[in-house]
Amino acid sequence: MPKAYEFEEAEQRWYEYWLEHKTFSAEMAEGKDAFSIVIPPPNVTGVLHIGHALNNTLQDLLTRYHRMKGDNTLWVPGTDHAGIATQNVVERQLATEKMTRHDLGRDKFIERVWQWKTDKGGTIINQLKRMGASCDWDRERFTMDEGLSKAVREVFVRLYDEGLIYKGDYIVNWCPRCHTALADDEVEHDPTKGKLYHLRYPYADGSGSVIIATTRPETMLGDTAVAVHPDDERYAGLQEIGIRLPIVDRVIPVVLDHHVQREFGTGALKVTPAHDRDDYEIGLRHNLERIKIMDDHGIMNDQAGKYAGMDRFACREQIVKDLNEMSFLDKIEDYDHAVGKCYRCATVVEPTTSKQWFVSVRPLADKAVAAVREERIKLYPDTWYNTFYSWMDNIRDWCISRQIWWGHRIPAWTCKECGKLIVALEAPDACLICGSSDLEQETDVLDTWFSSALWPFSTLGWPEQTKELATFYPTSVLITSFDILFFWVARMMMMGLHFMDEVPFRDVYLHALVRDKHGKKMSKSTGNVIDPVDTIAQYGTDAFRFTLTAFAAQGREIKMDEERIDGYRRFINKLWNAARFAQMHIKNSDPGIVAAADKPVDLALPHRWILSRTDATIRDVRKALDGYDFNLIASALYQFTWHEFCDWYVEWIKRDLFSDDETKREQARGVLLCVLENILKMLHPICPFVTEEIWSQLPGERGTVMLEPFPEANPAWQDAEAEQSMQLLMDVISAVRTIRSEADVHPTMKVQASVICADAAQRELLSSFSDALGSMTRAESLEIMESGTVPDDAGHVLTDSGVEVFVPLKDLIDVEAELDKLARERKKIEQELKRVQGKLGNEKFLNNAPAAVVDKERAKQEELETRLAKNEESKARLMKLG
RNA sequence: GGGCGAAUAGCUCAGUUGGGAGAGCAUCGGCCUUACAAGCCGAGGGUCACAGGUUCGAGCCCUGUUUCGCCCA
Repeated sequence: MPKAYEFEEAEQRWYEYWLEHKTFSAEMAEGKDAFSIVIPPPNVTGVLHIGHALNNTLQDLLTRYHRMKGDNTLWVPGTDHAGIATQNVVERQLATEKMTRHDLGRDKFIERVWQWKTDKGGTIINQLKRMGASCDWDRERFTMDEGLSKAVREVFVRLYDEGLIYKGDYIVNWCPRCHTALADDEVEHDPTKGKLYHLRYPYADGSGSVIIATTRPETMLGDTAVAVHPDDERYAGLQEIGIRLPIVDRVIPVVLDHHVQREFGTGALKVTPAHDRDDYEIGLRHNLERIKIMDDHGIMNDQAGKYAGMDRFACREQIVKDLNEMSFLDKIEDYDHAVGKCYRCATVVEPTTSKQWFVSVRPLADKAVAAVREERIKLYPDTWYNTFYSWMDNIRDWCISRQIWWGHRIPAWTCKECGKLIVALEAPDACLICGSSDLEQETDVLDTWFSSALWPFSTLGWPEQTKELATFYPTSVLITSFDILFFWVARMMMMGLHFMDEVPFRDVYLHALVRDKHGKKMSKSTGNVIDPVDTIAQYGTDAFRFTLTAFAAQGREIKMDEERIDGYRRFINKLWNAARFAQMHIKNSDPGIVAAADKPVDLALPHRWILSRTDATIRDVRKALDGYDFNLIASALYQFTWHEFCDWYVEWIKRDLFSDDETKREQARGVLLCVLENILKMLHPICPFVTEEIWSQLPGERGTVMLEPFPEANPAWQDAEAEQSMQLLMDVISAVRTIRSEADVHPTMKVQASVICADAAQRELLSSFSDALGSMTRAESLEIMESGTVPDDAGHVLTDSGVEVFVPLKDLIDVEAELDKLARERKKIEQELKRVQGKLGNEKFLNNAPAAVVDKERAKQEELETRLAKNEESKARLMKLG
């Protein structure tokens, strides 16, 4: 094996190996538990960012774990056609040729998008492969595929027939740049420093005026009423008079509406039903006229009179100026408020009325809420339940039509003869009513989320009743980012429950956004973006995946620090070298010695100890995996591999590996290999490449570690006695090392160590391991005493195990420093002792606390008293020296 | 304005029925000791945000306050 792990070559080689051997393919075997995940489909225009990297690492980790557990495992990959985003990309491409999509026409443009998809649409899929994703690539799907498109039409037609889809003239969020309607949750509300304009609206009879505050003064051109609260006495009687709208010079009514907040401004509200969501509702209640004052590009139209042709923001400035000149402007205040912006292009959204298609979500949402309440779907972390319910309770109908070309065109046709609307799976030949063949299809396409809402079953072949659907639906778990809980997760629940009559997934794990190390959102403009592709090139995929896993604690933000990635790269290097060491010693080994680990009672103490620790680690790792505690998986493996296996076990057994005693050699080789194998198997789901590479270098005929069974807890390895015994030995070793280090004894210098130990069994243990203790501490002798006095010039430690260790050091002791240390220690002991004595002197504690706790406190008191006495002894010794 | 969450070592974070405060990194000291200097050994470092309360006992439960983050209006 090379001295260092060269990840670049190995990663490529192993991915090719997996693909070639079809190791990612679901088997569809009978009688096995099914485990399935559908990927949150990235935009086909996407490039891998760190959020994708996290998301897919976690999915791959679970997928590989369940595959190793022997489950019938499927991870379905694919991409999303991303209507607006993709159309934008191709339009930009056209712009470089000085063309617009209108120059091409709809059909040619769509062809062009498909061409783009073929040429460039595979980028993110290839990047997922570099991440090591073990998706079943033969089942890759795209939301615009024929099969998925069929599912979309089927769902649309059925919902329409059930009366759950309707078309209507309603107020929607309109993006004047993307030129399309947006769903409520596609609008982001940014806190923005704006102005609050106080306008003076004169009474129609000239007897007075009312001040009205607004952030969008240009909408006054479309005002068709002023609203006040019915109980607001300030405006009693105004209803009979009416308002004369400035500039427009139109008399508009005053209406009484409970919606009006009396406390805001003057309590009088201008009502623009065609350009404000709340005003729209007021307009409905009072049957008000709706006047649209701008067009689809945000340009003022003929209804705006002399402002026609101006951009809405230019119009705002002009109108404020004009109102001021005409004395209709009372004042302007600075005002911080939330402005709705398009989540794709950040253009300020204009609420406006237009003919759109909607889904009545209430009945669907109720099913989703019930499924979550009944725990047929569980959310991790559980802090999301409240947010989920409150959003679902306030959910509004979902606007699903988009005025763009790229997407699933709405399967509805209008008869130009008789006006009949026909919704059908396929284009009808003739009108069902009048028989005319002059039919025109809707030009709108569906919201991209409409098709992705079907993803868990459409990717498995629905509406056909496929074997895949029967085997893998409902899927086991959905792993996604919390910010699309409502965009996507909730809608999958609705559609899955409605059309499959079954939840789309049993668990939902919502992970955090990855931020920079200071907790800021990564963005290109801030320049704090970590590019996964660069990261992989620099540190290797495994180190990157391990870092992401270690950071994925439930309910925590992820603050990514590049230094951590480097730290885990070192961890992988450490594992590599441990494996290299093992391989040097066991390449010629008899496979039979591996079986030694099956009969741990016959093994020497360090072997029994490491097997017991291995068993504990297996249990910890499995528990963490099953509970989605990803960070705990990583830390358990890190801690065990480095600090128990490498630091203690491997160091300890070196002497056995070099020993003349064949039994010792074989035990050491066998257990070393056995534990290393377990580490590799447990680590494989996080670090697939390096574990394969090492696995293939180990002795014996080896296939791929990814298809090895995942380690299972082994009660025969549990050995509390061995753990306790090893703890004593390790304590003594650490004590001697501490003494040496504090006295600056050069590592090559031999010392004489002594242990004072009252317990006979412990003394026996220590003496039987005196050789090992000597070599681990570089002590040329180890004296074990039942009792004794510590010499004045000795470095001294009282271990946690209760035994005393000392090393005579002549003039090497730094008296001052040691006294300092003793004083600090004494302070701590006294504090703790005071607390314990307080407890034990409290009758209520003695009466109420469990006996075990009381005993524990008593033992603690005894121990602390001993420590205090030893501390004083040490001090007295040092004083003599000083 | 409403809701949710966070506050623990210099930094990033664990701490899962309330019972002796932990890890990684960073810092300091010493080492090329036959896998690894990408390493080894050792050490220092905490008023668990603040103030109350419940309890024999609170980092953990309750109330309030402060600061920060997110979502919604």
